[in-house]
Amino acid sequence: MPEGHTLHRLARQLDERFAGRPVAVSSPQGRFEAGAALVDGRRLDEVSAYGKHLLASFGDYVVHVHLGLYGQVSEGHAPAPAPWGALRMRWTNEDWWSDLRGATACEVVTHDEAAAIVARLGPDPLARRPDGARAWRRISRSRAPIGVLLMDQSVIAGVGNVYRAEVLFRQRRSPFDEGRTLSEEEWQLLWADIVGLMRDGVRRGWIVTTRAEDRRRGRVRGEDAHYVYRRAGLACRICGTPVAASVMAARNLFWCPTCQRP
DNA sequence: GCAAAATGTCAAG
DNA sequence: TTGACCTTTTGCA
Repeated sequence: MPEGHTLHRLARQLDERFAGRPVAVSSPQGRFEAGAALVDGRRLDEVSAYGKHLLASFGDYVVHVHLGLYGQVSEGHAPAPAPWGALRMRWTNEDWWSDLRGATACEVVTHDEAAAIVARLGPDPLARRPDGARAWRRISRSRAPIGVLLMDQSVIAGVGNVYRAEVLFRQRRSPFDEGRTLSEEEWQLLWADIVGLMRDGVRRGWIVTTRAEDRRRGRVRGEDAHYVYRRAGLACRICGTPVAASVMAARNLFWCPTCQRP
């Protein structure tokens, strides 16, 4: 499900399967009918991801997709199954099919508009050469809580609610600490952890944030993927304190009040 | 059978 | 800060 790792993985897969030849594009649900007609049958140049945005270029047109909270892609070998549910966009070629549902954004834009979307975003931890220094310039000057800054896509592009909660726990950092209270060294550790976790997320296709070391010590079981995310009221895996929850930046926030003291 | 929740964002007030 | 929106899945009757 959709944080930055999902989009990068998806972009890579769509690019491998569809780029370089014509794609049949349709919108069985009808909501993307006009857009689909613009690109249907055109050759797909490439698919790329920036933060949580997906951009697929068909000549002068770019299909821009943002999965939002519930957007989902299903895919497989041709032939495509009969459409079901609210199928916003379907791609097919001789070998593959790919279905998009529930996206917040699925639209045809120009290359200029696509560039403007990317320009609004902060550095992407999943970029080939991640630019943590650019995010640091914002964070080191900000009085906003680090739990808010991590979710701000103009500060860092691609981090979502799971990575926010988990990376702050891993760094023993309170979500309520102001950005400017972090030292540069603490920031570098935090950023490196984000980059590492998200790359791992792309590889696996899902988010695992628990450390191998904690597995060995029996603090987490093999299948436990998270330290605090969605564990409100349960014992912290490290210290046993009940995991706290509240809302920050309009999303549920989870943290351990003992391990992550302000 | 229906309500609630879900890894997100934007606009209105 | 709140509500609206997109859709599917899960949990409780």
